[in-house]
Order: sequence, then structure tokens, then C-alpha cells
Amino acid sequence: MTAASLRVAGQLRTAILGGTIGPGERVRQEEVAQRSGASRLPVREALRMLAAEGLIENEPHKGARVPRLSMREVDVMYRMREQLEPLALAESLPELTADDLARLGDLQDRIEQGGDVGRFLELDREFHLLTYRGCRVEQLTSTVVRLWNSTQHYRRAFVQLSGPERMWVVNAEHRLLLDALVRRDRTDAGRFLAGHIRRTRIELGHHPGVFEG
Amino acid sequence: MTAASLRVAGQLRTAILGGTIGPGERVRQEEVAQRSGASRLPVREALRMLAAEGLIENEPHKGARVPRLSMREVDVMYRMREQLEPLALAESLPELTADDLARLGDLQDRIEQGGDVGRFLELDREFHLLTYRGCRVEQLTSTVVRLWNSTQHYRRAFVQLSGPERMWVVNAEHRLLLDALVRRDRTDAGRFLAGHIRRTRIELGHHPGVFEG
DNA sequence: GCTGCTGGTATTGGATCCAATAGTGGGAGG
DNA sequence: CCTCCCACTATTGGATCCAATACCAGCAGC
Repeated sequence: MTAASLRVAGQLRTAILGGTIGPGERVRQEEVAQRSGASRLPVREALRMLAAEGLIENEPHKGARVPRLSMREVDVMYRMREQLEPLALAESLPELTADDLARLGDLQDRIEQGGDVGRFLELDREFHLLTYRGCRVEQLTSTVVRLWNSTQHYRRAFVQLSGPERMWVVNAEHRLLLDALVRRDRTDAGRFLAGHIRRTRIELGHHPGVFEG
Repeated sequence: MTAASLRVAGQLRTAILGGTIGPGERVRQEEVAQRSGASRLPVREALRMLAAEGLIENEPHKGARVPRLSMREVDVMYRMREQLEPLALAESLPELTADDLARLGDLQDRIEQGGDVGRFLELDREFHLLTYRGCRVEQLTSTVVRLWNSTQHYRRAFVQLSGPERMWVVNAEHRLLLDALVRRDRTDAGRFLAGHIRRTRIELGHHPGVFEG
């Protein structure tokens, strides 16, 4: 019975990232406790953990809810990613093993096979986070994960709205990135990555509908 | 009796930032509880909050301790600051009032008056964070604060070691930054700021003694 | 003399109960 | 009929007690 809070946190995390709990929705301690079979105390701890990950926000005596972000906020958070992820990649690249690179190729193959939106988001996330696997600086990786977490919902809405006709761009970018990684070229890799994020940010800006809800 | 956890968190925060509790030191729940007159439960919540701020790290069943960072980690965290703080400044600049700018001038005056290390760290922190006051993107400001928090101890050790003979450089940089802010020149301001952080990072790299202990 | 086990102790994690607070609905007064 | 206030309820915050786990010291066996 180790770490009930970790279990609860995990359940809530997948529920939020999966879209079951959307922005603005409230998360009641009692309800979560009953659903997960634990008492309210580990739920409280789990909520604090998730707050640290940027998945919920906690207000005293008002409870926890999934944050609702404005377009401006998401835009700035994408700019943060443009700045930070190339750094993480540069830290990670020397540590990536041939096995990691093979797995990345595998993931990209599966992304190109297609699937529903949830499947793509999952694979895409796994792909990028795997490229940062070698980054040994906790603060950097956790910040990157936080940014991914907080913007996940809007990415989902965006992918749903824009449909599959622009998917070839993503695939081309991923392939170029992967090739640069295989060549151990940190400059090229960083450039492709920054461009990938920047393009997404700009396309997101053309879909204001994503932020109304 | 609202929010005992917030009170406890505040006490611990100033203790850690002030250097009373150093890197590697353990923080026992019971001890903190007695010292602050609360029970252990709010202490647990406070520890989770501080973990979110990067001030302590929590391991299951092993307790909380102030993280001990390697030179490489601090170096990367300074690189993160170089990337993120100009962004925060650009967001903030249009929102800064004449009053804010006056207060910044005041703070810099007081920095130039001199004082002990703790005083300088306090004023320097207040100066920089005030320049980000207009940044309305929570994730960005909280990330910046986290980076300041985590590296505070090493900054203190560095300032103590290097003494006051290089203080004129800091003052010149602050004055140039402030002037750019008054002129509402975001490009200049971002450049001076990035340079300020970068120089500090490099000088820190010349003092490996800071990271042993 | 060293190593590995085993018991004790210190410390953290979890459950239950009680207190405090915010949000809400109904009633009285204008 | 509208508004303001008050009490009620739903929900979160805190205290105390109990359980589980990690650390440590001492002992036995090799």
C-alpha cells in the first residue's frame, strides 16, 4: 500500500491529459477519494503534486480546478518551449543511445500510420519527451513537462480542428529532427525543433476558436 | 486561523532563501511543526508547496531536504534564465508604470549604497522580480521565480567569495537595463538582461568552490 | 575481523474526526 | 417586485491517532 497519493495523482493526471476533465472544471476532493478508494488526505497531496506539474490550480477554501488559459498565455508558453526545448535537446543529445534513436524511429513510424487524435497526441508526446531523455537537469526537464501538460488540452482541440491534411508537415519536421539527432548535429536539431514549435504556435494563433469554452 | 500551511511555507521559505537551511540539509516534519506551533499536517502541505517552488525535494518515506545542485545544473539553470527572463521582460515592459520605474531607481540606489551579502541578495532579487511585475503569464513568472529560488544559495556563496571589487559591473549593468526600460526599448533591455545573466553564469563557472560542501 | 541478518526506533504516510469558510437559497423589509 | 441579510449546506483545512517504511545498531556466524 505504498504511496496512495502517487496512485491517485496518476489517475488524475491521465484523466486531465486525456481530456476527461477539461479546463475550468472543478475537482472535488471527496469525489476523487471515493472514486479511487482512498481517503481525502492522499487526494489533497495528489492535488498539490498536480499543481506543481501545472495540471491544476488550487485556491484556499475554493478547491482545485483545471486552469483555463487564454490565447496569449498559450502563445507565451509556446515561446518558452521554443527557448527551452532546444536547450534540453542539446543537453540530452550526447547521452542518447542507439537504442533511443531506434525507438524514436519506431514512434515516428507509428505516428505516420495515423490514428485518432488521442493516439497522435500520446505518440507525439512520447516522441518529443524521449528526445529529452538524456537531459540530466531536473529543473529543465520538469519545466518542459509542465509546459507540455498545461497546453495539452489546447493542442488536442487544435489537432481536432485542423484535421489530417497538414499532418505531412509534422512528419517532415519530425523526420528532419530525427535525422539531425542520428547525425549528432545539435545545431541542426535545435533549429528544426525550434521551427517545429514556432510553426505550431503560429498555426494555433490562427484558430482562436480553440480558446473559447 | 486561515491557512496555517501558508504561514509555515513562508517561514520555511525565508529560512531557506536566507541560508539558515543549506543544501543537503534535511527538513523534519515534526521539528518544523513544533517550531511553528502547528500540527504536522500543514507542514506536509507546506513542504509540497515548497517542492513546487524548487526549494526542497521530497522522496517518499525518506523525507524532505534542500536540494544540492552540481555546477552543471546551476549552469544550465542560468542558461534557462538567459532564455526566459528577456521573454518575461518583453511581456512586462508595456505594463510597467512610471511608479514601478521610480521604485526600480530607488532599489538600485540602495544597492549602490552597499551593505552585507544578505542585503544585496534581497535587493537584487527585488529589483529583477519587480521588472517582471507586468508579466501576466503565470507559468512564465513562476518558472523564473523557481529558477531564482533554486540557485539562491549558490549566488550567495559566489557573492561572498568574489567580494565587492566587481560590484561596479553589476551596477553598470543594472543602470543600463533600467535606462532601456525607461526608454521602453525592449530589444536593448532584453540584451542587457541576457548579458547580465550570462556574465554571472560564466563568472560562477570560475568558482568551483561554491559547489563543494 | 568482517559481513549479513534482525530487531528496535525514528520518521513519514494514511484514516477519521472536528473546525472553518465560501457559496446559496429563502425570508423579511423597503 | 427587488434587494439585502442571515442561516444552512457543501466543501475544504487542521488535529490527532494509527500503520508502514527506512535507518541504525548490535549480534551471530563465517
